[in-house]
Formats: sequence, structure tokens, C-alpha cells
Amino acid sequence: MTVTLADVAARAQVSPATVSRVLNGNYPVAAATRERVLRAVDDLDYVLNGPASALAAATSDLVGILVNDIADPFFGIMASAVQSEIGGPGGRAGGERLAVVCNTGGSPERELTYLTLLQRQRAAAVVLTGGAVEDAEHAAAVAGKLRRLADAGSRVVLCGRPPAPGTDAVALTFDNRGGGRRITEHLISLGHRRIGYIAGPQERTTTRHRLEGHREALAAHGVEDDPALTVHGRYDRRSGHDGTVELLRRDPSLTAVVAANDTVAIGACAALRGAGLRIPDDVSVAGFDDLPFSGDAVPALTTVRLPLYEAGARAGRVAMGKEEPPPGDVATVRGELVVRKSTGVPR
Amino acid sequence: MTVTLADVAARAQVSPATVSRVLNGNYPVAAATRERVLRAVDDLDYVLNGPASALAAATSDLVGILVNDIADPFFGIMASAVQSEIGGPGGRAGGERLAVVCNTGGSPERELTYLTLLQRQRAAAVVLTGGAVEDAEHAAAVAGKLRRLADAGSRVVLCGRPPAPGTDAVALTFDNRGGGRRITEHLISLGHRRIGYIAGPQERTTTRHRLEGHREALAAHGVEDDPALTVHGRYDRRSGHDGTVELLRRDPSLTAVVAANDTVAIGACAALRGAGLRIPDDVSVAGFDDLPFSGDAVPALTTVRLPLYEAGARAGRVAMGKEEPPPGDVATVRGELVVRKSTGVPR
DNA sequence: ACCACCGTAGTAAGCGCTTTCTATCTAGAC
DNA sequence: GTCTAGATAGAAAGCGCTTACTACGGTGGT
Repeated sequence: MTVTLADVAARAQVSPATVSRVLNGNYPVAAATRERVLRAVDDLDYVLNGPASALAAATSDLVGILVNDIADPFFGIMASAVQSEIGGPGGRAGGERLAVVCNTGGSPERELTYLTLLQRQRAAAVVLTGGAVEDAEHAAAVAGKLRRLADAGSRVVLCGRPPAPGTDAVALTFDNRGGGRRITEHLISLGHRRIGYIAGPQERTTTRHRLEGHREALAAHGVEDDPALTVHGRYDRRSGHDGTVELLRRDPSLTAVVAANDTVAIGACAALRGAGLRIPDDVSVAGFDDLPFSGDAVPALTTVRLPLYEAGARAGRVAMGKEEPPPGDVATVRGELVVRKSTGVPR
Repeated sequence: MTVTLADVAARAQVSPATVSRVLNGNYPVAAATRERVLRAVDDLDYVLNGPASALAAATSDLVGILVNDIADPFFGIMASAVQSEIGGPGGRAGGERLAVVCNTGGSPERELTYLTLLQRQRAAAVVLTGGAVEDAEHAAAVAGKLRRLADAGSRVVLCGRPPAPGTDAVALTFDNRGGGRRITEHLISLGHRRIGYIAGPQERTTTRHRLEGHREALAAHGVEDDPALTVHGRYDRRSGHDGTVELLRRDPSLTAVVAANDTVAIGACAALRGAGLRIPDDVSVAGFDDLPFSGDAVPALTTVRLPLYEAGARAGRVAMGKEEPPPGDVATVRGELVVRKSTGVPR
């Protein structure tokens, strides 16, 4: 049998209520009594029963973090930032909170499933990271879930994701469109006119916004937007490689390729080198996100830096109520163009 | 007020017990009744109260995963593999299980704190990944926690971590020593004699084992083991960079550097290039782990591939009782030498 | 001295579920 | 037609905690 509150109470010669109060520190207890209780807890190696306490108090110390791919540093960095902020004070029991990281794999169903699971656990807060799937039905389903989570008392924060209309979720949105525009403008200003674009998966907000920014830049500078110069893939190295091969097949004369993100850009570089092309002498390559390895790639990647850690940390603070939500509950986080060695003037 | 089991029962005109049984599917319920209950659940948007159910059933559907750094793909990959395996059947309620990923940051205290928190949540299982801190006191504390966790019914699995004596935790250990030996033997066979070594943090099993393997190789081939050729750092790019600068200062004539892992190796490459040295013509570089970016680095990294995903998946299965633990509860996972472009014969 | 009050501690009523035990009903078995 | 077993469903007792609400001394004001 495991040790219960009552056992501790018996040993410390106090009532269970007193033990609970000592443990939660939310009610005055005489120093001597507290001492006695703490010693008993120690003697018995007592550990509070989380479920029981969550049930009685109608709150839990679980915080959910939804990510598309935990193995991708883009999400890992945000997750670690959120987690670093959810430990502090702001609640009961010294505020030790546990992060539940849920790997959706980008699947809408799993996203919904996890939200339900988090609702079931009565999570104190849930942070959704990364782009959302663009499907009216799914969006409505998610919005419904978020509303119910909020109703049940969970704080909901979106990090790197567009606002969810119809919910009162706080959104820290990345300015993907602006970033996309700036990176392409950089290329255009260098003199590029035939620019390939390897986009992320269809029907994703991040994909669409970055692509729209790219097109805005093309339009603004009177550069032709040839549909053949855009291909779609996943956010992985493989897609960057294959996409580049395809792009090269369609137009061997292109002088630059913009990738959906840095990982894709790395794949693009590999494909380019495989084709005997030099970067940036023959073809320039640009990424997005500025992940840790991007500065070390050879050549170092020109990209748009997203303050992933800062945004995640802020999301964590907002989720914990340690920081005020931005006015209107929406904040846009800008990406900064980082020019390195992978882009240059066209040959 | 949120919807409860009783509300569903009332609407479906059955007793709460029946609703519970439908939801858990662990007791015969007439098809018609089940239908009615399910419809009521749907109508009311009912979501089970996790804490209440965990309390009553004395089990929970939480699985803890301890990692040193969630932003590091080394851990991200294992975590995602574990998570991919814990969803399946093997328990109650369709077996939906939630992964609680805990970021210890390599800190012994946080490791203990998280273990306590998981014990408090009555986690169904906990998987500890990566190297352990080598400190007798801490090791004893962890062992104690693991024992109590196991006593409380949690299954404990170590993944990429040495066995914990005195506990009945299952261990899937990486053969870091063997890998370390093979990578250095590779360098020696190429003709290198002055080999720098950038080790990980002191007092870590992973660090020590890889370093021991390196020294075994040196000894086995009669190569002098100059203490000045070993420096310690963290498992990050920065340490690789700084360590290499230091190594170069101590012995400008070295012809190869072995890094604690691939990330460190990338930093080493950067430092070498910064010093005007070519890889591998002037200095060879070897890593460890074979992370996704390693094959795309320029030059592609020679390294030791650890089957992180496979090991994590197996750990997940064992944790879920879907796979038998290895005989003796300990399995050694070998790393495979992957020779690429970053190593060559010395100048 | 008397009363109001503050600081502590105990009592006990749940929190929302699971599960044992019991009750009912139907269908064969004889 | 009676009896028994099998299939379903309900009643109710908790699971281990939190938290009103209550109780009880001791103080300081008057």
C-alpha cells in the first residue's frame, strides 16, 4: 500500500487537513506544526497523489504543448522555451508544473485527439505551436475544442500560429508573410529574376503565408511569377532535395531558390551540389527560421531569423498568467532577414 | 458547470456505472444501450475527467519521458519514437496515452524533481533518455526514486543510459565505448597519430564511455595518449568551436579531432575553417550520433550512427508492455561507423 | 473581568469516477 | 413448467485529496 495523506497526518499527530495545508502552503500553519508535518512527510517518503488532488481542487498542474514534430528543432526550441517558463510561481504547491508535449505529426486528427486528452486532464494551459492546417471543418473543430478548454479554465495560447477566430485564445503570430517578402526582395535586389520556390505542405497557414510574401515581393518588383517555379513538399531535407531537382528540371536557368525553411534549404543545397552547381556563384539559396545549424552550414545560410525561443518563452509566461496578453490578444512577431553566404549576385 | 458522467447517464437513461463501462469498454453492455450512451456523450460533448478516473482506477494514462535537452534532435528523435509507441493498445480506454516530456537540462536536481512529479501523477511508465550524471549520491537518489516508481506500478525504462543497479529498470544502453573505439581506430588506420578529443561535460556516463573507447583505441594501437589533446565542454556547437581553438593552440600539428557528438563536430569544423584549415585535407573531423544534418554538412561528417529512433521505439514498446524486456533486462545497442567525407589521410 | 477577535487546527462534505456486489431478466436444460 | 446459468444493469462504497465551516484558546481593549 502506498502512503497517503492520512498516514502522514497520523504520524505527525495532526489532521489530514493540516497536512494538506502545509503541503500547499495556502493557509497559516504554526511553524512547529509545519516542521512536524514536513518531517513526517520525509520519514514516510510521502508523495502527493496528483490525480486525487487535481480532482478535489479541480485544477491540475499539467500544461500541454502541441507540436508538429518534436524531433524538429523548430518545435523543440519553442517547447523548451515554454517549459522553462511554466515552472515558476503563480499557482499552488510551489508551482511545479509538468509539460505534456504532444507530437501531432501535423495530422489534424491527432491534433484534435490531443486537445481532447488535454481537456480530459484538465490541463492548466495549452500552447499550440506552429502552423495550422487550413481546412474549414478542421479549423472549426479546433476552435470548438479551444473554446471548451477555455471554458473549463485552461488558458490557451497560440505560438507561431495565426489567431483562432471565435476563441479567446491569445496568439503570438509569426510574420511569415513579411519574412517571405523580405527574403525574396533580398534576392531581387541582388538581381535575381528566375527564383524557384520550394514551399511546405499545401493547406498550411505557414506555407501559404510565406508563399504569399514571396509573391508579393515578386509582384511589387515586377518580376514574373511563373507557376512552374513553385513546388510543394514537406518541411524536411528530402523535400528540399527533390524539390530542387524538379525545379532544375523545369528551368535549368534559375539563379536562386527560396526554401520553405532551413531544413529544406539544406536539402536544396545538397541537390545543387549534386548537380555540380556552386552556391551562391551558380545558384543562391535562402532558408527561413534560422535554426542553430543554419549559420554553420557551408555556405552559411541566408535566412529569416524567427525568435523561436523568445516567442516560446513569452507564450509560456502568458499561459502561466505571468505576463499580460498583448492588446487585442494578438501579437505579431517579426522575422529578421539574416544575410549570410548562401546568396549572392546571379552569375 | 462542466458535464459529468452523471449528466450523460441521465440523458441516456442509464446508471453512471453503465456509462463508465461503455467508455472503458471493459464490461459487456448491450449494443442498443451502448448506442444510446454514445449518443448522449456526443450530444453533451462530454469529456471524461482524467484525474477523477485516475483516482478511482488507481492508474493513469501519462507516460513520462525525461530528456536532457528537448531542443536537441538527439533527444527529440528518441522522444518522438517513444511517443509513437505509447498510443497503441495495451491498457484501458482505447489506450490513448499522453507523453509528458520533461526537460532536465542535464541538471540532477531537476531530474529528481521531475521523477517526483511523475510519481505524483502516478505515471503509467517513465522513460529516461541519454547519459546519466555520475555522482554516487545522485545515482543513489535516482535509483531510490526509480524503485519507488516501480513499486507504485510505473514501468521504468532507460534508453541510451547505463543500467541502474539496485532497480529493476529495463535498460537499452548505447555502446558508447565501442563506438568511441571504432571511430578512433578509423582515424588511426588512416594514419593519424595526433588526435584531439573534444569531450562532453565531465561526470557524465556518455562522456566517460566515449572517451574511454577513444583511449582504448589509442592504447591498442600504441598511440600516445597526450592529456593535452583532450578538452571538455558541453554537447553544443559552441563547445566544439572553442574546444577546437584551444586544441589548435595546444598543438598546431594535430591532424584530426574527434568530437563528443555531431553538434560539437559542426562547431569544430567551423573553428577549423576559421583557422584557414581544410577538412579533411589539413585536419580530419569525426562526430558521434549521426544526426539528420550530419550527412548534409560540408564535408559530410564521418560519425557513429546510433539508431536513436529504433531504440526509442523499442523503449516505448517495452514501457507499454508491448514487447518483452531483453534477457537480464539489459540490452546493448551498437553504433555503426559511418565513414563520409570529413575524415581522410593526414597531410 | 468581559468580550471581540485573531490565529490555528479539526470536521466533514464532497470532487467525478470505477468497480464490487447484487438484482433482474431471458433462455435453455431437464 | 421449474430451475439454473448467462447476460445486463444498478446501487453504493470508496479512491485520496481540498476546503468550507466550525471550534477553541489566547490577547488586547475597555
